[in-house]
Amino acid sequence: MREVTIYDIAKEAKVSVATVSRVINDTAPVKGSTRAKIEELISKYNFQPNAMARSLLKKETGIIGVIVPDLTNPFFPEVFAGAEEEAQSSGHTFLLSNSIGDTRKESEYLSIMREKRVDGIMFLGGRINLKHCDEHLVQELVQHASVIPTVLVNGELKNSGLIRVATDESFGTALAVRHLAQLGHKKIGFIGGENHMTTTSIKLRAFRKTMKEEGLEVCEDWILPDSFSIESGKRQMLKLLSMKEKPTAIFCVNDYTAIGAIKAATESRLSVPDDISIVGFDDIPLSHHFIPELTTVSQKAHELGRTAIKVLQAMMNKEKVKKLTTLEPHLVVRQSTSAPVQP
Amino acid sequence: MREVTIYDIAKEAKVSVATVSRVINDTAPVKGSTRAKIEELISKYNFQPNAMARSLLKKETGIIGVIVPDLTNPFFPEVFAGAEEEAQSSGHTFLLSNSIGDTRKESEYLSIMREKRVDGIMFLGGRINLKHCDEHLVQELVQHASVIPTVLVNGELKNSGLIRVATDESFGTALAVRHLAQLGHKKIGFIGGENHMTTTSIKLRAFRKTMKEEGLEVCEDWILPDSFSIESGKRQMLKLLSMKEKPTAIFCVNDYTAIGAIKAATESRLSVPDDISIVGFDDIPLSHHFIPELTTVSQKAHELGRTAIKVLQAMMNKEKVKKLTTLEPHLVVRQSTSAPVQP
DNA sequence: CTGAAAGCGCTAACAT
DNA sequence: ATGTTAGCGCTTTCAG
Repeated sequence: MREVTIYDIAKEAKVSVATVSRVINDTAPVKGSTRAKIEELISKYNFQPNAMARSLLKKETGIIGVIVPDLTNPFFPEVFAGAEEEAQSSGHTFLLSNSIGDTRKESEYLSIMREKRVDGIMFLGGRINLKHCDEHLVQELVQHASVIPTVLVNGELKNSGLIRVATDESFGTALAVRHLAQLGHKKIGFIGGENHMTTTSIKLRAFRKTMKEEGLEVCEDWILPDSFSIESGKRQMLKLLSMKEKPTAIFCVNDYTAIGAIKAATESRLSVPDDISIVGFDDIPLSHHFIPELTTVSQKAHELGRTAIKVLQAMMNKEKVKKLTTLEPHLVVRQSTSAPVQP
Repeated sequence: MREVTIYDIAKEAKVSVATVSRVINDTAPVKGSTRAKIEELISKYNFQPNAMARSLLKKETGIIGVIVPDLTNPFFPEVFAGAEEEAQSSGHTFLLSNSIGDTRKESEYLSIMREKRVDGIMFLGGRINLKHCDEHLVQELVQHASVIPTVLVNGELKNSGLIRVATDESFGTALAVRHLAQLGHKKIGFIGGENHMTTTSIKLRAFRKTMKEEGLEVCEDWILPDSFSIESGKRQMLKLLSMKEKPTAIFCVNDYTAIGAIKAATESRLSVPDDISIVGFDDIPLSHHFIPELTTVSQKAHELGRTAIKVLQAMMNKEKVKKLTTLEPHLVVRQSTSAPVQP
């Protein structure tokens, strides 16, 4: 059956649609008695104004589009939750899509969001984490962003001028490596991360830099990028353990690879941290429930989400915003790191 | 700047808007040359038709509303991913909201989705898991569902007649308990779950029933509901371990409580499964990465999501669907269960 | 094959 | 305080 419209209720209340609109939006004074009658009818028919019609006119949908690479990675739901919390203030709701890091899907979702006239876009993962991003992918996003306020979270599009909110990953990496060095570790490895992604290169660069600052030598055999999964952490740790000269501590690009590394070590009858120290990155909820609890760099995912939405709200209000808002991560020391056995 | 409309491009192409509409939707033959010109203009201006305007007319938005209690619980992203996969076939996108199990938020989101005229609603958690759900909450959902195709996932609204898709939790529980019994366990405990939720009572009932079938006695002291968090699993396990008579195996209502229980046991210097066997429920991705890997009942979250959307699509096409579609879980035996030490 | 015109449901001047 | 009316951007008869 047809949904009831503002006309239906105007007719039954014997007033014009304008009056009904007025009581719905409380946009002008209406006589008590008419207002009462209208309100009664509204609840009688359970009338809900059609947001499409309204949006068509107002050019606002109350929807923010979110593109994430993989909601199954606990970091993203956390960011999303933060975003949702912050968006309450402006009454925005979310159109969410998993891109699985596939740039074609990203393009598709971008296009859908554009058609649906979302008020803003929060973009995570995929092309904005690529070390070498195809020019037309950059242009596509720039083009959309010129029409729809867009914020990039934890990523970048080389000289695109797009607004970003990001964790300072260099700083976080330095924190972790310094922690290991201060515990007395001299032989430190690096596990995980795909080579063509910026997160990996940023962390690797910071790793080398901090090692140098701490007066430590980097052993190239122990630099083992792969991917971001638990499996890859496991795989690389196994490789490391099969070498004759092994590190006493390992920096992993994220908590998943760290957990994989711990699994591999444990299954090889080594104890973490007694035999080898491991530090992760992200601080996903699980990291402090794992056995042993993971020492890691907290990304403040929740705050990242909140901040991104704050920036987006400012943009939607046409306020001026900084090109880059940085969030400083901090180190969370738990059980997976300790001083090395042999000095 | 104003978005370009179908009028703009009609004007420049020197044709009517109708013709432009025709080439966009390929809804009637258009002469090759005019079509070419129009298409050129479309890409020149990067024109994207306004979905609002279109929806207003077609009474379809291409959006499915999803209400989940907590995306931070890895079970839900998995369901969502399945849903997303299935929705590709019908080209639907998702408006997603976390209700945090708060019925007021649910109502709010329901209302927003109704205003936005989503094509369908997938509802998880919250009120549909309550043992005693307030009548007006039931009515509210029934009311919405009478206008918008709605499917309840893993929940129920007592004699509301609403369409549901659900895991057979009784069956799953039986699977787990039987597994424990077959390993030789006679003293089995039950941890987790909030008392006022149906998941808990369904599982508890199945637990008792299966115990009886296996000829085992239920010790009431070992029935320890609480909540669904890792913390609560830990808490109840600690309580259990402080008793003078302890069970040799434990059924946990979900993987999180199982992980909490393992943590508590491990920290109390007990070994899982050597000293105590633990079985979970859900099979979240993490359960097979935990140490020890968790024996659990797989909910097939991904398939649950896919199935729910399939059902929803059928409803949106006004096909007849079954009131209840059941998914059979299966047992995944991993490392956290083994035969008890003392016979 | 193409154009004119009537809405879809609502808001916002502009009148009264 | 309330009614009239002109759109918002698009699709879809109905006529050519």
